[in-house]
Amino acid sequence: MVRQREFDEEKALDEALLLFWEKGYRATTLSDLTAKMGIQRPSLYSAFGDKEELFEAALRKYTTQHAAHIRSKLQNNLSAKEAFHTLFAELVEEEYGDGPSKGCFCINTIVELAPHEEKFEILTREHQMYLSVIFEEKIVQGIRSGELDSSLNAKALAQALVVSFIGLTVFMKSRPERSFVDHSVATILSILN
Amino acid sequence: MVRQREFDEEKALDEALLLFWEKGYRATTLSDLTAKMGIQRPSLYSAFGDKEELFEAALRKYTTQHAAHIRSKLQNNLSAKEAFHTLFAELVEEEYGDGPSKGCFCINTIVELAPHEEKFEILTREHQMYLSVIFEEKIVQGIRSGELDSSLNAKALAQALVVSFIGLTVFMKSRPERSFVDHSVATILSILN
DNA sequence: ATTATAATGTACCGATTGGTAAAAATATTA
DNA sequence: TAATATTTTTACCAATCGGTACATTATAAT
Repeated sequence: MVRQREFDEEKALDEALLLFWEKGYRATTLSDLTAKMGIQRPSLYSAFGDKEELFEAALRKYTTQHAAHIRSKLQNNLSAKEAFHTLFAELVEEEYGDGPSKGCFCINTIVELAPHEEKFEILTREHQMYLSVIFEEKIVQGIRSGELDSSLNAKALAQALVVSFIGLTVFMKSRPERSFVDHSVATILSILN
Repeated sequence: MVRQREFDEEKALDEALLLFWEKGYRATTLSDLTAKMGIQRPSLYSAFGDKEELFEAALRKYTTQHAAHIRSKLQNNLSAKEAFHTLFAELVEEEYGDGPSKGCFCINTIVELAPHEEKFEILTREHQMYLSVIFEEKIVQGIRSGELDSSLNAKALAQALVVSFIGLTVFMKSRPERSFVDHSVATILSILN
C-alpha cells in the first residue's frame, strides 16, 4: 500500500560504503552521506537507522563481498604457491596501479573502531578468521596434491599469511617504494617453500 | 622576561600523546585534550599551535621514543633469532597482558591520516623505514657472526619482518585467540632459518 | 614601585555535528 | 474519487566542534 521508496537502497548503501571506506567512520558526516547517496536525511534514517547502523550495514556488505572475492581468487586451478603469489601481487598492484588506492575497509575499521566498540571487534575479527580458513583450505589442497611439503602446518601458515596480508595492506598506505613491498612479498611467500 | 609558563610542556605533551594514541586524531576533542593536559585552551594554542600541530608534535615524540625502544631491544648481546623472537613475543605480551593495550600510535596514524595528509604519509613512512634499517642491522650482525645463513637477503628479510610486525599489531586489535597469534609469530620468524 | 610582557581564566564565536518534527507529496486501497 | 499510509522535502534542533577576544594575573627588568 501507499507511497513507495524512490531510491535504490542497494545503490545508496554502495555509495555509503565507498564513503566510509575512503574516509572512515568519524570523518564521514551525515551531509557527506546524503549528498553521495542522493537522498535526504530522513530517508536515510528511515531506511538504514542511524549513522552507526548504516556503517555496520556497509561493513557487512563489504566483508561479504571481500570474502567472496578472495575466495574466488584462490579457488581456481592454480597451484597453492601460484595462487598466493597472484593474490599478493594483485594486492600490491591495486595499490601502485593507476586507480585510487583505498586499502581494506575492514582493516581500517579494526584500527578505528575495534578497540572501542565490541560489535566491530567481533565483526572484523570474524572476517579475518574467515580469510584464514580460506587460506588454509588452499594450503591443504597444495599439501594433498604433493605440491607443498607434507610437514608444513597448514593452519599456522595460513594465519601467518593473513597477518602478512594485513601488514602489507596497512604499510602500503604510507606509500613506500615499491621495491620494499616487492621484496617483502617475496620473502613472506618463501614460507611456503 | 615576564610571566613564566605554569605547566610542564613535556608532561602536557605526554598527556596529549596518550589521548591521541588511544582515540586517534578526529575522536580526540579539544575539550578532551585540555582536561587531560590540565591546561586551558589558550594555553594549549600558545604553546603547541592548533590541534594538528599538537598531534604532529605528539606523533614525533612517539616515533622518536618508539624507535629508541625497538633499537635498544635489538642492540643487546642476544643472537639475531633470539632478539627477534623476544621482540615479537613482547609485542604479543603487551597486547594480551593485564595492562591496557593500545597498539602503535604510528600505525594508527598510517590508517587514519596518511592517505589524506601527505605530511603524515611521509612522517609515518619514514618511521617504518627507520625500523626496517634497525631490523636489517641486526640481521646483518647475525649473518656476520655466522648465526644466520650468508645466502639470506638481509634487507628483504628486514622489510618482511617490519610488514609482519605491522600486521600483528593491527590484527591483535581485533583480539583474536592468542594461539592464532602465537602460531603466526612462529611461522613468520621461520624465515630466519 | 612601575612598567612591559606574557600566560592565564572566562566567556564567547560561527560552523558543523548527528538527529528530528512537521508539512507536503505520492501512491495504493477501498 | 476519497481515505489511508508512507516517503520526501523543508526547516529546524540542541550539542559540540575547533578556535579566539578580552580582561585578569603574574613575573622580570627597569
